[in-house]
Amino acid sequence: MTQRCLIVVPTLSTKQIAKKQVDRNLMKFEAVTIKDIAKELGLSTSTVSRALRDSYEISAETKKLVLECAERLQYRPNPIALSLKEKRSRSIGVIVCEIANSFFSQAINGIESVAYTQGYNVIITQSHESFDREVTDLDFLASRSVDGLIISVSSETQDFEHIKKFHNRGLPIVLFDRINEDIATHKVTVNNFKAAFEATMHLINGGMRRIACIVNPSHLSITKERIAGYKQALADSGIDYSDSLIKYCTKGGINGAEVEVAVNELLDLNPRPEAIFGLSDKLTVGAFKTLQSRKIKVPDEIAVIGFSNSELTELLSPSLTVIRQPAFQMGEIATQRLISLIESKRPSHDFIKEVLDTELIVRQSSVKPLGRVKSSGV
Amino acid sequence: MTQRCLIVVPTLSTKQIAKKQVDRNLMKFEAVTIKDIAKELGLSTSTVSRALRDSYEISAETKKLVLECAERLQYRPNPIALSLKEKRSRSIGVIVCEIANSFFSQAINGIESVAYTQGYNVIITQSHESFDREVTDLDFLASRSVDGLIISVSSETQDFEHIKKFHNRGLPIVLFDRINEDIATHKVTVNNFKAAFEATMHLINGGMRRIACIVNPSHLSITKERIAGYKQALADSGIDYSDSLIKYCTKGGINGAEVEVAVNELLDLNPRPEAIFGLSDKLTVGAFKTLQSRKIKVPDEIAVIGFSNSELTELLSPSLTVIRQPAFQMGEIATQRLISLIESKRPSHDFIKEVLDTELIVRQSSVKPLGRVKSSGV
DNA sequence: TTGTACGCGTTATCAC
DNA sequence: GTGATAACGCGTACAA
Repeated sequence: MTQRCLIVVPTLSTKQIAKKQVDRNLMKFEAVTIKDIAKELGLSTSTVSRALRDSYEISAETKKLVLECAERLQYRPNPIALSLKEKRSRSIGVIVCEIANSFFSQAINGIESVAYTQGYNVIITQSHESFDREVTDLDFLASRSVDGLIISVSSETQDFEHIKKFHNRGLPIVLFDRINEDIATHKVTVNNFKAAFEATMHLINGGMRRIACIVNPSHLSITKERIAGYKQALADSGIDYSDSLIKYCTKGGINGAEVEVAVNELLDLNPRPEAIFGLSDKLTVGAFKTLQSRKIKVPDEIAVIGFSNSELTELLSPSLTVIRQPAFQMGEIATQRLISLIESKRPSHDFIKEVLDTELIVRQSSVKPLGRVKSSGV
Repeated sequence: MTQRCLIVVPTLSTKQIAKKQVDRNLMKFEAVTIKDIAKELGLSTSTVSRALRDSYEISAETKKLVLECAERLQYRPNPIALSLKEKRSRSIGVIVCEIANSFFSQAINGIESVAYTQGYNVIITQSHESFDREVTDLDFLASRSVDGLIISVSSETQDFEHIKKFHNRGLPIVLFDRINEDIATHKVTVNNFKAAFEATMHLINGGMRRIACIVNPSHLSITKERIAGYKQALADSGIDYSDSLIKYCTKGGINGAEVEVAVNELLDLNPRPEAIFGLSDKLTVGAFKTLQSRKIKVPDEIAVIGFSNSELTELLSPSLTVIRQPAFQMGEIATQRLISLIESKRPSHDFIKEVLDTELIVRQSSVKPLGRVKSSGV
């Protein structure tokens, strides 16, 4: 009986192989499995598996045979099967508003570089500044069994319950850039207060007092911190704060129209502001673009300063004064923290909020021809 | 005996639940499975499975019970298990050289928009213009059971065997931008010949004759086609072609240094070229950057034209004349083709090479102050 | 109408 | 030193 079975096996094997052949003709990609090797060599799958993992209990001879065969058949372990078994996918999910944004594409490069060296796969999704899309992305990534998540929320996100939900269930999450204090986890951000304070002081030192801001929605952490820095600089300089100088962009300037409206409203003010401060990459560039198209002279008629990580700002005319964030490094740190979270055996309870410094790069756009110029820091 | 077993089951169940509790405390993310629902309700997993899929054979009552329980327990199907079973992951892999490049980030947006609406996940990898990295990425994505691949090869890629290997094994692949004629599959590209021809003609019509090119390695499809267009324009205008005016950048200008060297070599030529034509996004911007830092007046001393999809080129000083590619649309088309390939029951044998038109946007950088200006089509 | 058994690819455990 | 078996989560053919 046992012998008969041994005869039956090759028959099945042939069938199997025939099936794969047909599938190949049907253009279906079928990977070589450990089973194929086992059949080819007349071994059991467990032996093959152990040989491949270089287990001590397998004879050198068998190992050699298996390895040779695996090489010949181009065997690649199926990570899907491994994920199912090990309950981990060695992949991390990323949610950002938009990758076509210098800050985020640089951050993703940082994320990827660390993930890559640690053997993790990166799955990137974009919220396009939509809360609903962010929720979908999150559900999608979590259900796809990513081992952890790196998130910078959308401009619409006020409520963090969707993130808390997964975090509470034990999914490792690191927040960066646009963060939330209520979620007990690692966070990576920059000193937004200081960055905005310095930028505003730079303008004030240049003789400007009516400084307008184009900003993201007020509920975002970065908006709050940056506005606070701006206000502090005004207060320290004895300048009254005015709500009318703050223009909010619901969608974070993801479509230029919103920024254009904001800039136009600012230009219609009487008296006009002497400077525009863009509180994020898209907003800065969008504001500059609008001014150029309206042929407003920068910095003569109105100065421009703002957050931006674009490589091209120094080549603009006038060259743009920017606050540059260490985006790549932020991505690196966030990923290191996330992986340590993923790989730690026990739940961690002390979380680090990493606050990095920004760099104020003073160029032409923020310096009035006749104004006193005095660089503040950096 | 059977009865005893029935008693044993709840015991195991309790154990199971206890285990999950512990795991949760250990911060390990454990998803709710169909099994949990089955246990909770005293049903079999298959009944639950069928109820969830709204099978006709399940009573309305049971369905309601199951659905309610699934909702309460926050059940989400495990796509890893599904992938293993269905041998498809509903995800597509993308390989590009760099996402922090306007052309590619726009293309990825196009890819993502189509994939998203069709229920596909997008996994993005970057080759960083390295052939080895591209091979690793490819292996990685293929082994991770992506259902298909969208690829623009690295600047180092001369040999396409690594791609052919998977393609021959039946993995659906669509090539875009930097393509290869030897692989029988769908391709999406632009009319590079025409684009380069028009750009060169534009310069020639502006009175320039010594037109230098900064280009990617000569083995890339886009390089060949663009150089051919350039040469044709020269030939049509009775201008001799000279090798000395063509500067190759092995790494596609991914690091600025390479482009800087190339530009400096061109500037050292005697006589100097009257114009520089950047044959890809990074090269164009890199060349412009180098000229600015060397304080060479553009276009007076040397004109600049080139491929670029950056949003900021119109704001540069001088504003940059560019050839703009329909990147988003290219991504969309590539993805549609790929998904149709993935979902077609039978192997397709007629492949489409989609060739889209580019747009020449004439701005200041390519127009000599005293030159005759004549726009050559859009 | 519901339950049982199997298979997807892999590895750990136990048996020989 | 090697093989058989169970398990991961799910869907489904088959059995009841």
